[in-house]
Amino acid sequence: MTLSKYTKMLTKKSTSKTLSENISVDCVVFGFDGNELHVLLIDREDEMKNVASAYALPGNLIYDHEDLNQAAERVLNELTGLTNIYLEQFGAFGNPNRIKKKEDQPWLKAVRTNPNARVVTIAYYALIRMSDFKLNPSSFAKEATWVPLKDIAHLPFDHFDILNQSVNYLRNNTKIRPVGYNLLPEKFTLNEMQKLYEAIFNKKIDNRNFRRKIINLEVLNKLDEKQEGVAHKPAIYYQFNKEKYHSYIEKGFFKFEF
Amino acid sequence: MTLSKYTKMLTKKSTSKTLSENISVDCVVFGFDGNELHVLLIDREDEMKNVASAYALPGNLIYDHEDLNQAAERVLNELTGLTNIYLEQFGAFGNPNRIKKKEDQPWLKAVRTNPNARVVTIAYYALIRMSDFKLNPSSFAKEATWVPLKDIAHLPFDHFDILNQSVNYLRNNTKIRPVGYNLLPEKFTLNEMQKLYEAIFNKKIDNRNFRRKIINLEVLNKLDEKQEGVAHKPAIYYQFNKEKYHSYIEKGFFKFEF
DNA sequence: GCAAAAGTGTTTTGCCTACACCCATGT
DNA sequence: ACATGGGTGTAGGCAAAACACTTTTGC
Repeated sequence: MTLSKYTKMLTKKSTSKTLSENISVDCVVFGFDGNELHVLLIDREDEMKNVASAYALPGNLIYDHEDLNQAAERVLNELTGLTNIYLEQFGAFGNPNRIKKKEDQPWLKAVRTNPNARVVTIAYYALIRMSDFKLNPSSFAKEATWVPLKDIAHLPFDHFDILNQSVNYLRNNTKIRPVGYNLLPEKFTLNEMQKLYEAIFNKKIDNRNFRRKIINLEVLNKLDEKQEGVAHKPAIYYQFNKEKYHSYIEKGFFKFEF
Repeated sequence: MTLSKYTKMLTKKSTSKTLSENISVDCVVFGFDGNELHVLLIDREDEMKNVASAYALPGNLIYDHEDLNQAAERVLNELTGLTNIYLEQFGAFGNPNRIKKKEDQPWLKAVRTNPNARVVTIAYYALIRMSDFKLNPSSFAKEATWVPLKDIAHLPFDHFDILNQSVNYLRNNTKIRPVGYNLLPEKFTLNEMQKLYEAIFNKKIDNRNFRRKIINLEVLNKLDEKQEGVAHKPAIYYQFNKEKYHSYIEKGFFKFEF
């Protein structure tokens, strides 16, 4: 895809509306493959030969009329084809030099009508099932790709900062709220859930303690269904109890109360 | 103070620099008087007769060149005279209708060169000693006033939302990090600290348990100093242990770990 | 029957909670 | 000596952490 096609794509949906020059959204989309956290990045290799940070977080300017959350959803959709993603805002990044690095200029000049404008970006993160993205390989599939979190060492602009803060945010969030509703399949085993937690914290967890802890939260419903066709004792499937899940999402399950 | 004076005040420090049309900062400044949380609000009564929400959070547009944190500090300083305040970002508010309410238009028209521009605001909060503000009654003292948190029922724009989210944020933050470094005097008694926590959570706390808990965190240094001239057993003064305090600020003291 | 992953229980330790009285000072 | 707020200890329950073996299935 050429740059002009890219630019056109970004504006196609709302030709009558004007882009804000100064406000963008960036999305950190985490996926889980059963083993490892991945992040959905835009692949700009065609245009950015020999640049360490050819991959970038999906993000772009918002429209003047649109809500930030909507903008994040729209931009993510336009760049990756994803729809109906629950995005959560975790910060605003506004260093006046955040898009002034020399190496980032060619891209900006190609993509922005005013490449020198100062842009504050509102950062969002989402957790999705990687399969949701893989199973819908659109024309975007060439542009957006999953990259294992641990393999990401450079990103353009301040995207590496944003990524690191998102990981931090995700970890802190996971300590006080259940996680996985958007990341695990609808039915999943406790061990799959444990692997997710191990991936988020990058750390082995004792399976007896993990199970007890999760079960005691009463946030899962045990199903009458087992794995089939596995060459070992089949695991029982669970799913989230929506009410409990949402009440924990709101209130958290802090222990340090007074 | 007239509106034009107000407008001038807001721009006096950087006449050569241009205001962003679309990005503002708003600050929720909490103060503690030993009993109750207060919030520092701008008093617009002179200009806003008969309007329920004459008081507003201190906030304004940022300059194109300036960092968000700097902008928050500057705006707060210009509107209240406060300096050297530690501000923490807690969210961005970008509903496209957030400043479209009819009752808010007169003020916007008076204060903004482009009152119809869409503005996303980055919200900050700070905790300060109320005495720091009281003891420096500048010309601002008439404009900015402390209002007890519980007495605030309406605010213009989306400021009431912002305020509520800041309270939420403050409470959640207090559960996982020490609070008070910027809110309590340098030396303080455990009971003063307890009253602060009671104010934040709006709830009585058992003093034996509170003391044990705080002491066990090892975030305080006991001083060799007592209250003097009080008609009861003098309390021992404590101060924050900076290293421990900052390490907790970074890491938090979660109990729900794996 | 064996490989592979699922699932289960106990003990120890520390923290949270609830609760009531004595202490040091000024007047 | 009394009023005022400061300061302390203990017992019971619950959750966290550490730790190893048995179960069920496919092949």
